[in-house]
This record gives sequence, structure tokens and C-alpha cells, in this order.
Amino acid sequence: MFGLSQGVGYAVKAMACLSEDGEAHFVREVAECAQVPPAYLTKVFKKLVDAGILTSKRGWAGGTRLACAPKDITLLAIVEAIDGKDWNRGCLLGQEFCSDERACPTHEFWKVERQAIAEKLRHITLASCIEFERKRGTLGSCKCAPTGKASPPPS
Amino acid sequence: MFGLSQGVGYAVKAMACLSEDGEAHFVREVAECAQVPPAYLTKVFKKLVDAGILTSKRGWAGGTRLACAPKDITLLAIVEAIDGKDWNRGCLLGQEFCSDERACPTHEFWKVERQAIAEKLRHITLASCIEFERKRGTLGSCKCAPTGKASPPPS
DNA sequence: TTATTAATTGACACTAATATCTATTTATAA
DNA sequence: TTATAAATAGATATTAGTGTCAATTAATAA
Repeated sequence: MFGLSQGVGYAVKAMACLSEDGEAHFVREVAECAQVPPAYLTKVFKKLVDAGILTSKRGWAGGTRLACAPKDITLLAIVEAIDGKDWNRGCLLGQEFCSDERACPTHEFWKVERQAIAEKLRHITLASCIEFERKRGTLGSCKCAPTGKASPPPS
Repeated sequence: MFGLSQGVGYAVKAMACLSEDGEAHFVREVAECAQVPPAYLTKVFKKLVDAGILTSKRGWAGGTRLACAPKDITLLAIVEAIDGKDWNRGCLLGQEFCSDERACPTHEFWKVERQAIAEKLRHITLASCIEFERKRGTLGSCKCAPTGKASPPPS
């Protein structure tokens, strides 16, 4: 009721896994590594691909990978890709006709706050999230880890 | 996706109408004045009554009124009544195991921000909302206005 | 006591976010 | 070319918030 969508949380966890080696990985592997619903993650990844944050390739030896370095992917970009550009628009109290000209009691406060939140998300990159995810302890032990890149099945 | 519930907005508008004269009014009158769905407003009012913010009386010449003066009703109390005490709990990025010990990149920032939001809502009272609602121009012309108290039908 | 009134209660739609499943499309190995 | 693999697309299920409706309960005038 107050915060970002579940999809954003899934995206952050999953992309932290992808950050490990910069290689392409299968959605099901990433989902297992990040412990998020695999089928739902395909929908989340689609939005990130459309936003140009991830790239994907179909078919044999396909997969999904980061479009650029983790330090160049901001949380704001991820949030906008998943929740839309208007994710933090609107009056805190939900008043339809709240504006600069006719301001609700929280208007000025909220204008500053939501801008601060957006700026914070703009300056935190995916790189910062890796350390957090590492503390989960699973990052190095799943197929997304450098030692287990998305290799085609043995021929 | 990012903000308070619709119910909070309805509550603020409706209680601003009730603030006009401090008298009891019928839900349907308040709903018309505030231009919110009447049937849904009964649900919202029920939560406010349970929280002790409104009082209600059934039957002939019944109605709903503020339990205390507008200046003594904070937005925080309204929000907690409608969205629950945990309305701003949890990690901004939705990470289940985010904590002081294992902090996500937004943890400290968000801890400060959400506290600031709660404090802001704690110090804004319903009295502050009346002026905003007055600018809508409808407050003085509906049955919630002082001249049109919830009078029993003419006998 | 009886009728009327309005809040209360519970059951039922509608919508968006979340979540799953199947079919299709695309890319590659063989 | 054929078979296979994996993303993509589309249909459907689930849940919570939103919203409506009808039956019930409580209060008061008569």
C-alpha cells in the first residue's frame, strides 16, 4: 500500500544475480538463484528488455544479460521500467485536484520528498545491490555465478 | 503503486465536510458533499469509528460526527485507521530480509524518509485540510454546511 | 408497541497486480 | 532441413483493494 511494486524487488534480486559475471543466463536459472517465481520473472524481464536495460536472445544457447555495466544501471531506471514513468506522480492524500495552485496540506512536503526519493534511486546503481545480495550467501553457489555460466547443454 | 490508499483520500475529503459544523450528518449527505462513493464511504467511516476518530448513532436522527475537534485529529491517525498501523513498514525495494544488520542500499535512507513522512502526517491536522477543501467551492453549499445540519425530516 | 430511519453487516462484482501455464516464435546444432 | 532450446505472447487463476447491493440491527417518533 505504500512503496514500490513486488516486481521491482524481483528485478533487483534477479539483476544482482545477473551482475555476477555479466554473462547471459536462462530465466529459470536466475529465478532459482534469486528465489523468485520463474514465470513471473519472464514478465519482469520483458519490461527490462523493452527498456533497454537487459538484452535477450532466443533459442539454443540464448538467455538474458545486462545491457551495460552494473555501475551504469540505476535503481530509478529499473523502477521506471517496471512501475512506469509515473510511479511517484500524484498527491500523497490522493486528492485529484491537488496542485501548486490549490495545494493540499502535504503538497509542498510531498513534492520535495518524492523528488528526494527519485534522486536517491537515480544515484544508487545495481553495483550497490550486489554487496547486499552477496550477504544472502547464495550468489556464489548458483548457476548465475561466474563458474556456472549459461552453457549450452553438453553436445 | 506509490502512496496511500484511495480510502485515505476519501476519508480526508469526507471528514473535511464533517468539520464544517461539528454536527452529525448522514453518510449519504457527506458522500454527496465530498463526491465519493456513498456505499464505500460507509466502510471507510466504519474504520474511523472503530479507531475512535468518529462517533456514530443509528436510527432516526442518527448520523456520524467527529469524535473531537479537527485540530486534534491528525492525518497520521486517519492513515493508521484506514491503511493499518503497518502502512509504511517494510523495505523500499521489497527485500524480505532487509534489516539494520543486513541493509539494502536504500535502507538507511528509507528509514529516515518514512519516519519523516510519518512525522509530517502526525503534525498535520484535519483543521489544515478544511482550507484546502474550501477551495473546492462546494463545502459551503452542501448539506454538511452549518446551515444544513442533519436535521430529522420535518414532522 | 409499531413504523420509520440510518448505521451496520455480509454477500457479491470489478479491477489491477501477482502468478501460472500453454502455445508460438526465433535461433542454433546437427 | 530437422530437431531442440529458450524467450515471447497469450490465456487464465489468484489475491487485495475498490465498489455495490440487500438484509439486519439499533434508535427514536408516534
